[in-house]
Amino acid sequence: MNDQHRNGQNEAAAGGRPTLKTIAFMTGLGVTTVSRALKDAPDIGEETKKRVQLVARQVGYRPNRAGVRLRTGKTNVISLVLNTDEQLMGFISDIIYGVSEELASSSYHLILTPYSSRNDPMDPIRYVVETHSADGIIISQTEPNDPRVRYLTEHGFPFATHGRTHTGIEHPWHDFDNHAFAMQAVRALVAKGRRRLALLAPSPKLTYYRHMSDGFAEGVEEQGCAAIPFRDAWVDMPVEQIKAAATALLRRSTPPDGLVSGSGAGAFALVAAIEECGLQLGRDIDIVTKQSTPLVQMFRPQILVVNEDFRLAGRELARAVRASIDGTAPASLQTLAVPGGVEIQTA
Amino acid sequence: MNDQHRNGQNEAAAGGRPTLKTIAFMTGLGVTTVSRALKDAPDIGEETKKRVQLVARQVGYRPNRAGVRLRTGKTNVISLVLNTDEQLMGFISDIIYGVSEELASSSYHLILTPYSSRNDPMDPIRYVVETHSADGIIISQTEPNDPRVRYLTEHGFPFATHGRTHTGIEHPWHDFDNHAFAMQAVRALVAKGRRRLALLAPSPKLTYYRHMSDGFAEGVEEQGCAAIPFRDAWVDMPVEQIKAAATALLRRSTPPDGLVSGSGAGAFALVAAIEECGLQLGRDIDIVTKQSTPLVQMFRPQILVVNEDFRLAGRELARAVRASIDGTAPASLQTLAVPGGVEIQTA
DNA sequence: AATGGAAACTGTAACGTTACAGTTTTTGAG
DNA sequence: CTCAAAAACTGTAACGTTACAGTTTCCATT
Repeated sequence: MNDQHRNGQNEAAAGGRPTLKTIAFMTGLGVTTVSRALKDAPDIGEETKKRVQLVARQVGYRPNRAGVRLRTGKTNVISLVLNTDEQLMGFISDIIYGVSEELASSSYHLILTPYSSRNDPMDPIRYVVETHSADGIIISQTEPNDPRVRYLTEHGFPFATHGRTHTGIEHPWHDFDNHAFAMQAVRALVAKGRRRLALLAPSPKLTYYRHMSDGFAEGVEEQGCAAIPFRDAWVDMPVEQIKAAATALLRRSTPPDGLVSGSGAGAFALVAAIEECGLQLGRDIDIVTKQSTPLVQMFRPQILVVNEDFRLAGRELARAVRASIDGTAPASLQTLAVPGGVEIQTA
Repeated sequence: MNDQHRNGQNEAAAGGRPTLKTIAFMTGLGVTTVSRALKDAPDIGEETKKRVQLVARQVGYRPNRAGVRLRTGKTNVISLVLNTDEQLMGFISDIIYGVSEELASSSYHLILTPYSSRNDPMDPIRYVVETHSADGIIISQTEPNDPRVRYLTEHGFPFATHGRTHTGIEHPWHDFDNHAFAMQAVRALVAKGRRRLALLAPSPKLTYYRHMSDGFAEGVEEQGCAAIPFRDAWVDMPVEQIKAAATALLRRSTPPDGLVSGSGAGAFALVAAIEECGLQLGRDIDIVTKQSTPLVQMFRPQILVVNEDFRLAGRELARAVRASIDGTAPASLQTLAVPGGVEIQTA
């Protein structure tokens, strides 16, 4: 048995990846001491710490994640839960990049947990919690009364949502101020002389539908202009359908002369519809749209844009879950991105 | 000691997540037997297997990943290595979704390993291999003489690349036939009466630059038309820069009358440049572009498109790494997506 | 009745880590 | 010089799994 022990030490020192045992053998210390020295524990001598840390760096020691995870239960993983049905949700990659950026300097890995609308959105959440396959979860497509938020809160599982809820639960979130966006949009259109405005809103089941609709209504009220209902299209529909609905809207007896688009992709559909109806952007009608990449704007300089930074959203969400895992109170992990105002291209 | 053992069993049976010990306690069998019964080992009785599997299902047993990983070294993770500097690389999300789709029915989790061009692209690869944080790697942005492919092959680490290499190494890959795409594009433009063609190609450092350029050259040769060099812009530049370069190209004394775009985003820049120059798409000039979402086409129906399915790419890549992990020979894990031909919108 | 062997099952140890409960050494107060 | 206590360090066990080397049971053969 003693023999096996020594054998083990030799093996560790010789081949493969260094472990605590390797460093213990090299420094002549016990495995426990090495472990504690590397975490800067108070009951280890200063010189010993220095020595251990030096050797660890020299041999390129990296803690074995499986070992840590098995012993402590900490996975060092954050799960981003995504609906993979979405078409052309190009901004998702920006959120992912933002999250990655923020996690790069930490010990966390980013894992993607996909789900399809064909299944219960709760499935991936339950899976992560039940198998404890991550230390925290990031949720997108947040709904006003999101059951995932309830479930995670009840289970005391750290998470952050992209978008707020109306659950009355204090939880970590990051959101873009869509209320302010819509108001800014209405004001900009009115400043351009537009009086009959329509909004291409998000899907009514998502929280930010309310925010944007309310902001729009409030803007219209404030500016004393008319709101033309545009209820048969949402930003997350296929663009062809949006275009068709917008074309129908523009051919009504009292068409809008100002449009607000809740997404960059939606703006393409609106522009296409406008031009198909023989109207000219900037002369007959104006659009204010959110954009995350400068595609639309480069294409039709007349379009008015408000930038939404999804990388920032990703970073903020990652920061929030991380802090939540570390025990920070939810109330202080809520951030709202304020739109920078309507941009007019001066080309 | 015996006491502690029994205590352990009780705890397992009572609270928390079920383990092999829980099932062993419930069935009255040994932990080893349960483990082997669940993997359908030949030396376990049929009735016992049934019984164990029934109980396992009843209690919702899921093997603890950390335990398996620590014992066997198998991580059940596949790493997708991504360059996070890319702007508007919207198709990345489709690749991710494709990979997710394919992995959903397996035991694999998808982990994202990001890197920035500011660092060595080898860093994330070395990290994954050295810490064995995944069982396989998926690489994008493949280069002709990609050092990552060499490194992974030398280390016998399973991987698959999006795009081929010219390393002479037989490795798993999935690629879109950009040679065929470019030839189809040239033929379609010539069929429209265009004779002076220019290509907006990928970055010269990527493998598919050669494929597309060669296909374009071959098409031009075959059709006996002229190739106008367009060497100061690549598809992965910011769209504004592409637009500027394209505008300059169109204002030369001998401008092209047919354009081929290697990416959907590039097509927007080309259309913008064309219209800024007062030209009309379909009358003065034509474009053939790759597209992955129907944005451009809906917008300018005159544009000619060839569809590239990135979800398919993701699925194929996931299948390839998976098979590679299972020991399948690389030569049989190479798939080429053939472009479906140039589509003309008949609206 | 003895024996060989197949079938079915099990205990032990180990993967790498850390919590816990020590043990040894040093220091300082009396 | 004694002794208490602080400082520095260590061994053991356990997290959940599986490879390996048994052990027991039972049946067919001689």
